[in-house]
Amino acid sequence: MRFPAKSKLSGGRFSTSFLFPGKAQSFRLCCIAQSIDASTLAELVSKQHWSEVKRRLRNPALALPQMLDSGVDPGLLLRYFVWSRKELGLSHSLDLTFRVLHSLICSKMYPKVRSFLDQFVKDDTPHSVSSVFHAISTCSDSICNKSIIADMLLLSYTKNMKTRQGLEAFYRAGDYGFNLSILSCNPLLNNLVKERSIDDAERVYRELVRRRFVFNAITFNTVINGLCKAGRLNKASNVAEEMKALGFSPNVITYNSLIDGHCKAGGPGKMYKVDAIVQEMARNGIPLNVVTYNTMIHGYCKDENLQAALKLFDEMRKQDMMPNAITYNSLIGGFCSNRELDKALRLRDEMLSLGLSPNIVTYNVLIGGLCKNGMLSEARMMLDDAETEGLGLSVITFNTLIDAYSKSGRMEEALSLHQLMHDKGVVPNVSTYNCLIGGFCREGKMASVWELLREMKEKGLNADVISYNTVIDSLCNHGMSRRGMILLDDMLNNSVNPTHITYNTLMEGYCKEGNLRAALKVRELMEKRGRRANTVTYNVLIKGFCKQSKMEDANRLLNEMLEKGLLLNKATFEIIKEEMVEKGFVPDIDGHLYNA
DNA sequence: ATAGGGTTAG
Repeated sequence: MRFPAKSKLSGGRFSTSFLFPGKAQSFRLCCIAQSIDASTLAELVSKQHWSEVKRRLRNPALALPQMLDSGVDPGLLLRYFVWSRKELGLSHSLDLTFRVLHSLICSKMYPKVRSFLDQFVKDDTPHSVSSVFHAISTCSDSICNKSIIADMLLLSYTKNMKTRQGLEAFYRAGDYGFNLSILSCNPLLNNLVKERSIDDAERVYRELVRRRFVFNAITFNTVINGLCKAGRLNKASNVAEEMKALGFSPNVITYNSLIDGHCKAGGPGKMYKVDAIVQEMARNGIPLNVVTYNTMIHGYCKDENLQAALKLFDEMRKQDMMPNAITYNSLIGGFCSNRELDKALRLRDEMLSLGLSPNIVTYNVLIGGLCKNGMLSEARMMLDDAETEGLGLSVITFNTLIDAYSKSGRMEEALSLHQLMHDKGVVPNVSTYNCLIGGFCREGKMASVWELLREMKEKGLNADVISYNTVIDSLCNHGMSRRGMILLDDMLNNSVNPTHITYNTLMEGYCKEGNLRAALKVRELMEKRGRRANTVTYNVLIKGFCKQSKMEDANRLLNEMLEKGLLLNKATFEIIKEEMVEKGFVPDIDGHLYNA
């Protein structure tokens, strides 16, 4: 018996499970047999006689399992799979899909599987990772082949920036006992680090250690670099030690990451730690390279220790190591923050004489330096210079200038730059808007602020925590803390995480309005949401109480912050001096702290 | 497949 094959609907799919539930499969197999056998079908597919295939197929849904069972060439299987999906609108189950992929793996047709999976993860209606792994687990008996598929899938997720799915795939692979390779795990770690999900990167690394994974140096370096970027220097050094224990020698990249971490960590004596690392490199016979020097030079420049930076610069030259544009950009930035613009400009000329081309970053540094030294028109001219040089202006070029104009209250010029960047095809980002919003906030022109926020939304740019903090600060400074609180709710609705700054700003606003109760409520809220009061929180509250001459309360808060081990900062001591001692109240705190 | 430079909030 045969169903008429007039339409897709009548082709067998219609029917059986509802006539004979539970017997659907066998009923189909014996009664709605294909009018065409698997090998003939394969033959037609190989010749790409698609209209013939279409005409002779009685039950398209059955063709694929039939071909799989008859051991048809995997290449033809795939070809039929893709064709039937596109031309017949069939959506094959995950199980069948992965059985096809498995047959390709068995024939070592790896590139085909790779490109298939690449497409597969780009799918608009993605399958859940768990259902995909279930399909992988049943597509074969060979754990080795299943591992290969899982590994390729993970790489596809990662390459397509589906890091969350990649992460889940990593753990599922572990649950099923599949073995992954550094080819997919290193890029996963790299993505996690780039997305600042350092906790996840660390967990993946720990899991790899637990699974006795076959590492290479890159695995360790990626994790160490991520930890350094997150400022977790102790953990980074621990991983470097583990690396040694597992038989790998840290290389120049490992050390450069650690050096950069220490340079950026700040704190007193950080450069001694850097020095210790350099000495360890020397002991291990690892020469410093240009990145090492650049990192250290940049560290000193940020400290405004130009002397030390120039000493290293000199050392480089003595070793015949050629500085590059990055070296110069750091030094130029250093001179700019030292208000030595003449020297900064001279370095740009030196670059040219060495055959190094100043790039857009060089110009951005110089423009920023000119702006910070109040030379806005010179900075504006330098933007034109950069363009004349044929350098592509970056969004940062514009942001730097827009911010400078905004900070000088020259909003018309700021807006005209905003227009100019649009004309030049440079796309504004959240920072661009934040600079403009900051400018209007400082002028109290809230109507323009709302207008900018609306414009952002229109462009699909989401306000970030800086946008919110800026606006909240302005509202608080204009006696509208209550409206600031409404924005706090708005942040949460838009899944923007408030920071200490957000809460502290609101508290300060309420304190200025004399509403201490509301300020304390904000602190409660902040702690309820897992943010502990910090030094600034206490400074704000102590000052608020002092202003209302509630000295005992202020004193109690001061003691509370000491009990919590919070460090008093410059602002704290100023408050103590100006709001307490000068007004005749001597706080009862430890003498040594008071003397500090 | 891993390292270095430029912009925004208290």
